[in-house]
Amino acid sequence: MLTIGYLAKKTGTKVQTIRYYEQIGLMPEPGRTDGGQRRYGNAELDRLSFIRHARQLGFSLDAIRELLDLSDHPARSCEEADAIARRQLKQVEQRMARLEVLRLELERMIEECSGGRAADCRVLEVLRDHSECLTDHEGIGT
Amino acid sequence: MLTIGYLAKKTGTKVQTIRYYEQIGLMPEPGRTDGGQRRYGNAELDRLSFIRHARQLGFSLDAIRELLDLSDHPARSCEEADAIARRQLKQVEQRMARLEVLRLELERMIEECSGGRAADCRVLEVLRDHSECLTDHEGIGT
DNA sequence: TTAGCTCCTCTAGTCACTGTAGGTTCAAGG
DNA sequence: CCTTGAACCTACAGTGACTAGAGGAGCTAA
Repeated sequence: MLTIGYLAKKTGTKVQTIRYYEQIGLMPEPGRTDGGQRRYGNAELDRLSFIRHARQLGFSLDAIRELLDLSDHPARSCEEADAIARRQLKQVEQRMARLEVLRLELERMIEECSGGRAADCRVLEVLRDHSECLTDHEGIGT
Repeated sequence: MLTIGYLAKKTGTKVQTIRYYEQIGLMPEPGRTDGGQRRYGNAELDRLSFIRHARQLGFSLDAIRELLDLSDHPARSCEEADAIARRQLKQVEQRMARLEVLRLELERMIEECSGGRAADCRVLEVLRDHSECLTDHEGIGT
């Protein structure tokens, strides 16, 4: 019989977060001691590991709910899980591409910083100057 | 005299978001028409562009507050702005490194998906199997 | 004048937690 | 058996950065 604190330590989760997962129905309501403290089994530890691992991979709690549902009904097709993972991969790639643009612009900003007064600071200038902006909102909604 | 909707369109911001920025003191309280509608000048448009650009670069509203403060007092050193930008760059690089790890794992998951029943699905298996987990919580807190 | 678009305030909701207050239970040592 | 103190409990509020909706008022052009 495992305590909530043990699960927390094993999975790198905060105790409150586990209770939160229970509250939103992602974790089952566990058994309790006479005093009312939660006691878990290994199945719950595995489930929490699954959730945390998926969270680290950037899956939303909703996506995780889907995945857990799939793994609770193993007769269903793998395609759904695959589709969820592919969606996730796409999102990760988009985020990375976006971050790369940001990284380059930040590097440029820092490189050009003259070290003088804020009035001449390239960092502020770049942020102020709309013409150097990578995105263009002029055409939106027209 | 510019309406809030015009600012919104020009900067790719939602109208509510501009009012939110005003509420938290990031945008100034603008003048109003007799009927109580907000009317802005070009200075406010510039300020909002600055905010949005910085947001796109991943700066937090707090960091932007600092940057705006710097640019409002141009006699102060550029070093502070530089430091903020450097902090930001570091964070972006960390996020990218993390995403790269996730991307590889997601690719592996998808590649190994057999297309069969969920019971045999590698996607679910990888998420379930703690031994393949990249992070290790065993040693935490000991 | 009237249509209809934009604007107003206020409140509540989103996501995924995190923190705090104030109290209770449990396990180990004496 | 008693005490200590860590770990547990509930309940609620707060975070960041918006976003959505209700219900109404203002503005502009035909």
